[in-house]
Amino acid sequence: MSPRAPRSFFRRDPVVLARALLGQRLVRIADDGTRLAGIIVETEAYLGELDRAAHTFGGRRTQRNASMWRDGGHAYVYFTYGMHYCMNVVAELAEKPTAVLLRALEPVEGIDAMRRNRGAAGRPDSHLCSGPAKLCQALAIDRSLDGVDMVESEMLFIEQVRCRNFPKTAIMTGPRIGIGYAQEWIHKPLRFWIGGSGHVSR
DNA sequence: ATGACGATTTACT
DNA sequence: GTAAATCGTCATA
Repeated sequence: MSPRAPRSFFRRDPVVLARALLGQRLVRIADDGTRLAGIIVETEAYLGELDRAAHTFGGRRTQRNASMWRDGGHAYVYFTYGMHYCMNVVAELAEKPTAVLLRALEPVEGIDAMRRNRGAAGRPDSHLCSGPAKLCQALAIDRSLDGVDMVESEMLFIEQVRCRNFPKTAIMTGPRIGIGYAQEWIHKPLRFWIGGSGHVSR
């Protein structure tokens, strides 16, 4: 049983956290007790008030994005496109609204339940969590988990994998997806993934 | 009160 | 590659 990531793991620069989260295990205990888990293989960093792509750009603070303003280690789950949820891991300290979007997982526990949650009978594992909304659907993550403190929660947390089985050189970078409105921030290399994973998005 | 818009996914041409 | 699905959220009034 791996140790849970402590507060200090999350209270870091979002770019550092985005890279550190690769290879770690996201765990969701479903309402019926089923353990759903996957290794994080793709992330994006959102840099807060200066970042045009971030929900907190310009210091925007609303009911929707309130969780981004909380202490590192909280979950920020939002609803978009009228039908999808996406999940972020909040970085740094309270009142510093930066976060890391989880874009893809390699499923490792509760795969049958994930396939059921996704309505993806007969489809390969690589289709279950290969996108930010797909992984939320697979792990039954919705707005009821917005604002959860992952350092304390029994429903949603990160287990630290001590020996990540990929070299640092395997971390690839590229522009973030779906932020065409973000002007000069569009091309910044703030997306990170494990090269050759087979479980990344697209 | 209203209108425009998504940090997406899926199916179809 | 293009388009539809679908509605909470937020800025404007």
